[in-house]
Amino acid sequence: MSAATKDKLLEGALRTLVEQGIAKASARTIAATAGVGQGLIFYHFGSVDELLAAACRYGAEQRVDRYRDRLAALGSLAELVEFARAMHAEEREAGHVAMLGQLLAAGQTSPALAAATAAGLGLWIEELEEVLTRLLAATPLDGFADPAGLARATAASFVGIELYEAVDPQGAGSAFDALEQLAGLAAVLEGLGPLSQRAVRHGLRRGTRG
Amino acid sequence: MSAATKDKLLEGALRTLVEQGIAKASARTIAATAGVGQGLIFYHFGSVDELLAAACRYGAEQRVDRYRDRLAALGSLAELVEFARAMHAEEREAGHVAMLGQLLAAGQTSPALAAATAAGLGLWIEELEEVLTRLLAATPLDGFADPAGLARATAASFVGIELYEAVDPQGAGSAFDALEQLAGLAAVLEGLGPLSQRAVRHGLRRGTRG
DNA sequence: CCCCTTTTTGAGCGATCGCTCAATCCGGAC
DNA sequence: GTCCGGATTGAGCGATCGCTCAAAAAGGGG
Repeated sequence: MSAATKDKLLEGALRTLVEQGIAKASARTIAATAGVGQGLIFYHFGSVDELLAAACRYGAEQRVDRYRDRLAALGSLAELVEFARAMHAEEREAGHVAMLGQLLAAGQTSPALAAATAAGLGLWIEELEEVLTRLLAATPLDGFADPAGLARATAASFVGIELYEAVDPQGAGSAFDALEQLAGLAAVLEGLGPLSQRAVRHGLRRGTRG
Repeated sequence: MSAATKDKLLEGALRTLVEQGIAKASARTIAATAGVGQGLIFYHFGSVDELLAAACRYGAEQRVDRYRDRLAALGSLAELVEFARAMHAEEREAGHVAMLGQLLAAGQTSPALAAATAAGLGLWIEELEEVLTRLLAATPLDGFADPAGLARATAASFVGIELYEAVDPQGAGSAFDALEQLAGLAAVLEGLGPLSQRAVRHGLRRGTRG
């Protein structure tokens, strides 16, 4: 029964975090949500923090798995923008990124939680970064921008803004706006073709003075 | 003595948040840090949450004020990138953005805190957005990218990544990488000059298929 | 000096927290 | 059926939480 009980606790912890927030994610609440005695949390996970950290990892993998196939199938930045809109909507509904935002705070006082939160956010970034790097490599960015650097910055931007929007839905910008600008840029550079190569080198020689 | 005591409490709350984290920001701890009795928190602010929210606003204004003059004096995107590096380093040391990251979580269960956190983050974004819009307006971006949209997305990216890095200092990217890419792009477009106008329109007609 | 208001204190209330532990349950080996 | 060891339960401990409140202190006008 051990494995099944662990799963019950993970599901219960995840549901509690997403639906009621970390402030209500006490041993008693989680155990009640999972439908087991609270003592089991300490028997199986040692502490509430450890359970929350495990639930964080469990949840992040679960969410990213939902998208892995779709991400791999993307063939252009334009498709990525479209996909990002859908993912944004789905995640807002699922509330998982908001949950990570909450754990972000709690992690400041719990090493285990901090590590798990960073790992959870890292999963998202890695996945997006991989796709972005692949797609950017196919566009003529070379010469003025490093595709890998641009991909990393964009992926981190996306996750960062998702975090921000978890607090303020009416916030200053939306994550896929950044992706959209990137896609627009890519389209332009593709249109420029070989011209861009010379112009880029010219521009770079002039430095970044303006 | 009322005003002076309120200031003591605000400073004490801010110091407690930055140095010890929100988990330790209890009425007793804050009062001890401020050097007053804990009852004063409820006498002057009504509740701990209200005090924390006020301290959040107070801290955000204090930090942004530090940069306002320097931001207004910026004349190019390249200078902005340089400035962003400095601000990034200063803020990491001050720990204020990290503090906002912590409040982000607590805000999920306290409307007052949520509003104050959003307002605090909003201050940063507004300030950066204003400067970016001004600087981008001076570059030949027109035709393929909306300067205001690009500014908003970039400002939000910056703050979002700062938040993310508050959790994971070894994280996936740094905030000013995004700004640097933007500055590089601006330099290129400036170098292209009038050429870019035609090429851009050509690129846009082709859509975002690649 | 007294008197009244505003400000300040800290003990204490009820609630909740993470966690322990003695007791109980239960499935499988014999 | 007997027994045993892992799995499970929930009462309870000590600590901390936000907050209240009676009492003390401080300040200022008469």
